[in-house]
Parts: sequence; C-alpha cells; structure tokens
Amino acid sequence: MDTKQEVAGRRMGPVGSDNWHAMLDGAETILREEGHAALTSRRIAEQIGVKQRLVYYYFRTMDDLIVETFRRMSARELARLSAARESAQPLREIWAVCVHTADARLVSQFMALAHRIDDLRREVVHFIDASRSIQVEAIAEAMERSGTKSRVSPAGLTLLATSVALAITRESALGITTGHHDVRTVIFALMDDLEPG
Amino acid sequence: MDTKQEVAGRRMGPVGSDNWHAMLDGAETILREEGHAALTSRRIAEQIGVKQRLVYYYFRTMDDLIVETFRRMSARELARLSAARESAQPLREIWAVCVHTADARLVSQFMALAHRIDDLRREVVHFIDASRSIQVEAIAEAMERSGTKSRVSPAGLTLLATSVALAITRESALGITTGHHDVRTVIFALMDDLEPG
DNA sequence: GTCTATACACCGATAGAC
DNA sequence: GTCTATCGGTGTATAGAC
Repeated sequence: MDTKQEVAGRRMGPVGSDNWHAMLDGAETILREEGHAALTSRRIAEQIGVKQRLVYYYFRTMDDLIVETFRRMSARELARLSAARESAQPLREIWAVCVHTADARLVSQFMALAHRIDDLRREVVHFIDASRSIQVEAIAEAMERSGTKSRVSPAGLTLLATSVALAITRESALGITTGHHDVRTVIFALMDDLEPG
Repeated sequence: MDTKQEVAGRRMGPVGSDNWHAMLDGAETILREEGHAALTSRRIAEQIGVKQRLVYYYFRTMDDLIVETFRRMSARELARLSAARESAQPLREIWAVCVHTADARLVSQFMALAHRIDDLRREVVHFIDASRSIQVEAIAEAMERSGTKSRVSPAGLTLLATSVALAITRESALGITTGHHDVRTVIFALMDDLEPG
C-alpha cells in the first residue's frame, strides 16, 4: 500500500498513505453532511488541514478521488457482508449490515454522481453484483439447511430484502415510517423460518 | 395560471406561462440526460432558446426552479396514480405507473438534491406520503373485496411493492437484472389473488 | 417581457519554487 | 512532499436599457 504513481510525467502521491486516506475520509464526511455540491478540492483540503494543491498531488482529478472514495467504502462494506455471511446467523447479520451501515444520504449522492462518472457507475454495478452474490448464497444455503420451501427463488428473496432495507433507511432519514414496522415483522418471520434460533 | 408575482420589489414572470413551462421542461430533460451538475441557468436558457437572464425573470433562484420542477412532476405523477386508482384494475394499473413512469435517473437526481434544498426535501416527503396513501387504499380495498387474508398489512404490502418497483427500475438502468423476473412473478401472483380477472 | 452587460465568487487544474 | 501563485472557465444573480 505504498505504491507511488506517475501519470503523464506528473509526480503523484503514494496510494494508501495517511494523507491519501485522510482525503477520502474528508470526502466521505463532506458527501454525507453537505452533499455532492460541496465536494470540492478546496473544501477537502480545508477539512483535513492541507492546501488545495495537495489534493491534486494525490489524485489526478476530482472524479478520480470520488471513484476512489466509493471503491474504498464498497470494499469495506463487502468485507462486512462476508464476515456476516460466515457468522452463526448469516441472514440476521447480513440484514443488520444492510440496514445499519448503508447511509442513505451517502448512497443517494453516489447514485447521482454515477450518472455522470462512468468509472463510478461501473464500480456501483460491481458492488451491487458482488454484494448480491453473497446474499443469494446465504439465503440459498439457509433454505436448503432449514428445508424451507418457498415460491420465491433465493435471488428473488434477496432482491426483495435488499429493496426494502434500502427503502426503510432512505425513508427513515426523511422521517417517513409508514409500513416499516409491518415489513420488518415479515422479514423477521421469514428469517425465523430460514434461520431458526 | 397567470398569476404575476413580485418578490422584494423585483418584477417576476407569470407562473404557468409558456416560458415558465418551457424552462421546467428543459430542466427535466437536462436532469434526465445530463444530471444535476449540468442543470444551470445558462444550460436551461440554451436548451429552450432564450437568454440566461430570462430564467431569473421567471424564477427567483435556481433552487426555486428545481423545487418547482419537482412539484410539477410529482403533481403529474399523483394524477396518474389517482386515475389508476379509479380504473377497473387499480393494482395492475398502479404497478404499471410505478414501474414505467418513475424514471430512475430523475429520481436519483432529485433525491440527491433534496439533501441540500430544504424545500425540495419537504416536497419529496409530501409526494411519498400522498402516493403511498393512494396505494394503501387501493390494496386495502382489493383485500377486502377479494376476501384475501394476508400476514402483511396493506401498508406493509405497499412498502414492499414500491420498494421493489423502484429497485427494479434503478437496477435495470444499470444493467442489473438478478432476481427481477422472480420478484415480478411474485408480485403478479399476489395481484392475481387480490385483483382477479 | 426580453435583452445586454457585468459584478463577484468559486471551481478544476497546472507551473514551478522550496 | 508540500507549498505559493495563478490561469481560464463557469456559476449565480443583479442593474438597468429597450
């Protein structure tokens, strides 16, 4: 994690260094608290106490920085999902990860940015594919182990669960709660069948 | 629809006039095709063939224009939902409205902007509340009429359906289709029970 | 009503010193 | 590695003529 880069003859800062991480931390904070409009090189520099020029020493463009921010975050999230997958109660743990760590605001900012930044869109697609794979495996295994029959395939159940998890976090952030409790009850009843104990 | 306004002594263009609508049309198009970053007064003026100054004759600020764009669009959407609600097959019609007209890109742009613009966030909350009311009523009535029993309340079913409808449109736009077919099958099976014919 | 012209702030990105 | 300084561009918004 100390690879120096050189792009088109320009000296670049080491990937994975303290400043590098600090800048991504700053980007995350700004995105979460102020939104994409405030995510500028100057704002990031101010946030972590360096000069604006330094941002361009570590990242070739602002878009690069944004993509890297998402990449680091999604890697972290996938690691959490993998860990949950291998826990004693995979389904409940995965549900907890989906509901508690997916910051709805951050997600909406990245989704909007993915519209414009092709590399980011590719990363988003990769993240959704990868996380869904983990979830589908977990559900398929739980169905087999518990002998539960369902009209819905593991892939279908996964889409259902992730959809409502995201909707619940998004709406909660907006102060909307209609139907949330009822859906949670259904999800937990389903998990009681699939993952007893 | 011809109310002239005056704000802080500044002459303002008539709400509902041709130019007023043209500007909102332009804003929608730009948001859909280029994203929020491209939504500027200059870009809108260019889009509809007027000078940039005119945008500020019809709208006090860009944020006002954005809020108005969402307001007009959500009113249109609510009208569609109401019409679907009173059709022969309300559930199927409402599902069609949710899946086909909710442009996932536009939604993500507005959600991201709502982070920053308080008035927009209020409009978004109002829209979600209003549309959900219509949907819950439709489902409750269908359950009663068909005598269908369900573990899930109408509000819960509504949240489930709207969540997956949005997820399906969003993911389709990204080229992801895992589980989509299976979930659609479940939804349609459910509607076969609730709304025979 | 619609325009020209413009003030002013801020942004991304780079050159080059230390 | 980190900095000062700066260029060129673009954004919001307003004053005031026609």
